[in-house]
Amino acid sequence: MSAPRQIVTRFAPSPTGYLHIGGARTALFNWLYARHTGGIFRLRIEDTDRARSTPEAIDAILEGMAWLGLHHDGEVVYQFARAARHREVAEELLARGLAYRCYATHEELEAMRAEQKAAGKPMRYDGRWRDRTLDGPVPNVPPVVRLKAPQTGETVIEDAVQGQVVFRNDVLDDFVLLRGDGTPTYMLSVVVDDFDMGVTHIIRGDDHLTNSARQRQIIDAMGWPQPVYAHLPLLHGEDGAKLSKRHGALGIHEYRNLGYLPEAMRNYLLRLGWSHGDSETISTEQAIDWFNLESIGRSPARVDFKKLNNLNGFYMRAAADSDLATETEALLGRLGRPALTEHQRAQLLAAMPSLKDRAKTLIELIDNASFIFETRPLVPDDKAAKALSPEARARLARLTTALAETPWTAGEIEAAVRAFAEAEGAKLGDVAQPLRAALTGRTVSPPVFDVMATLGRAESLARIGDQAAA
RNA sequence: GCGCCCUUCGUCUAUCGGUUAGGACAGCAGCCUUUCACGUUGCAGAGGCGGGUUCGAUUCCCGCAGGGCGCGCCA
Repeated sequence: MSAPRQIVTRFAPSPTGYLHIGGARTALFNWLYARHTGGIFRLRIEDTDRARSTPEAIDAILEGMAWLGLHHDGEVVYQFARAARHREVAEELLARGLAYRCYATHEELEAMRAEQKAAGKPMRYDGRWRDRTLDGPVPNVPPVVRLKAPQTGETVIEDAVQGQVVFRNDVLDDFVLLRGDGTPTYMLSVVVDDFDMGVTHIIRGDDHLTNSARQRQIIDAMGWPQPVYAHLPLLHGEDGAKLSKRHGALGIHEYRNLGYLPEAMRNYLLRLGWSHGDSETISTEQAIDWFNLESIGRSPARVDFKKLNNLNGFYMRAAADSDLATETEALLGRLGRPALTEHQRAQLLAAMPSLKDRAKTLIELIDNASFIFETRPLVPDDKAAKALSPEARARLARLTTALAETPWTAGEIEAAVRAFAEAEGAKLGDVAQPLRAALTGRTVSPPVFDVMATLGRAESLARIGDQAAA
């Protein structure tokens, strides 16, 4: 038995766009596995595509991960900065005869593929420079370096999710390691970086499964140890089609502004492709405790906002009032809404118990808390206006008098209103609905007596007065 | 075209050959109730198709169909 190695996982996004939900899930799984095993979780930015990589995208990824609470260990590795080392490995392969220079031009290669396609043959590099030694003049083409890949036999990937996946070597071609300008390709860079970073487990999207075979060939050529692979099925949009901007491919930071809590996102993402019996609400602590590679599913999953909403509502209800109030205020700020006054901040906190019960997102909570943010005179919406019939307005006027001596707590107010309704020979609802309409301008709100307690005596009576008929 | 992967309620999933195929979200109905929500009770809802293997297949094997991914001097 070999000595137990510390497990090292990594998340390696390319900064050509924001961090989307699929990438976030991949990051989560890597993070969870590292935490579960007491290992290390590293972050590597694969910025070797100079044309498409942007600093904005790097920031978006870093911020997204920070928001989700997926903290990486050690320094962030920027792949482009390691190009010299990647080149060094290619040179070594070249020196050992495990790679070779190919002088084929783009045009030549394109023609080759077109021919193969027309002939119904698999499209792959035909190895035309594999055994050719350069005698005579050097073609005026900056050569690429290709791996001299095995042409017979099989390359086998033992995948922790997909099981054993076998590729016949004759379907894999001699792919490029170094471009004509001497820069390394992704295939080379990944392998070298993973080795140098000591990565033991590669958890990534399914779309890399075939790449694994090529990467394994490089690793074998270098005589390095093979990492454990775990390829996650891809995520699809709500309609089952590929994720696109229209559904679900939002940047992870947008979920933040949509009012979702990171713990809810983590729980939701975790259940997309991983399960633990019938467990649905899984705290991050439990997730770390339970997470394993064996329970990752093999079939693709769709994102479902309804379920995310449900989970988010659960975590909101479970959250501390003060934390939620802080988050709400921060979101208000990000939305460009006016800053809260001390008074409003206190009201928001006081109303939080009843507010958080009836919202699935912070955005919804803000909407439900509008009675705190709005100023008199309130403009009732259509339904509220309907509830404020002439009879109701007259009743509100009488209620004002009845409340004159009432101590201003939710309980006392409720008792007084109930007594008033009874005296009026009315049902409580007949009094409460117009009251709600007058206080909030809506027909739906937290319990009216809570609203009144939050608003305070003066403001409550003033709002009622605004709608009451003499 | 070639290769690889996948296939249980609308959605996410459980099931390690024998279950009335379970749970969750969503939906519908009831209860609770000052509205909404929460909570709670109930209803409806699934093994793609065809062959095998087996006393017995959702589960194992093969084929087909459907879906996905890959096949760049992108990552």
